[in-house]
Amino acid sequence: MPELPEVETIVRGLNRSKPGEAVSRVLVRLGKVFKSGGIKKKLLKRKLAEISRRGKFILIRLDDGQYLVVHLGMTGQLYWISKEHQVDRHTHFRLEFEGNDRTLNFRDVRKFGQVQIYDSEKALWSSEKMKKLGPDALQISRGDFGKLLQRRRMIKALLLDQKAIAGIGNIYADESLFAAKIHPARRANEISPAKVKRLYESVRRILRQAIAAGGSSIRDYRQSDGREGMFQTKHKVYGRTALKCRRCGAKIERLIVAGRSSHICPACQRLDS
DNA sequence: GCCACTGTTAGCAT
DNA sequence: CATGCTAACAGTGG
Repeated sequence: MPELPEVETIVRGLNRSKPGEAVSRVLVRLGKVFKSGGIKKKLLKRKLAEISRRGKFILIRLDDGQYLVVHLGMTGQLYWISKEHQVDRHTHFRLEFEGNDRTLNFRDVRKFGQVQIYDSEKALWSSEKMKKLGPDALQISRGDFGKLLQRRRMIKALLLDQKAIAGIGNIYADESLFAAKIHPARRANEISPAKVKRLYESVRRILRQAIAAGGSSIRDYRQSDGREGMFQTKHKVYGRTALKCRRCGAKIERLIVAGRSSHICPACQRLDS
């Protein structure tokens, strides 16, 4: 499940091996992933410029100022592969480049991903999608994070809300809450200032460590060069149901919070502390 | 073969 | 408005 660290890893990988040539061919196998029309014509003859990220959105700037925006959904993958490799039934989109063997592929088994194109940087930032998106989890200041936590929602729901703070998904919400010893169902406004500080630092530390490890490969996620990420081996609670807490030895439990499966150590993360 | 599960978002209820 | 819950999406895997 690509969250901020996985998306950041992909962006770095894509930038590292970007072809300098112009797009020579656009293969679209599944039109529904495209939220905007006329994509083929807009991409043809363009070169890829800087690739960046905001929350879980991948922003690919083209040499004429357009932006190709990709959201990977749950199972989306974006990677380079040789032309020799046939597209399989889950590959929805492929870009070929002039006289270059490598192609940029968008593959998405579950088809929840989205691809959109904007005519300019201005069009991108004034789009509904970007306007709705909260501050990036690695950019938000301590002060703004504290303000966010004055709301009375359950802390996990808040961390997962991309309008509130962008980039955190189920894995990193659970790992951050464990690190800060906070129960996911705890009301945000009832968390002590000391723990708010601890949570802010935990979110940043864990996202950074996960990026350094190339992300977490649970099922579909791969880096843009096809390798698995390694952060899943460092998880303290996510996917460790019934195993022993690495901090205190208690049994990790799985419960539903904010409609999502959540993993906690019942001893380290008490609802009333 | 049925159902749980996954992330996100929209829509509805409170 | 704020918040929470559910459905829907599509496919995999138990």
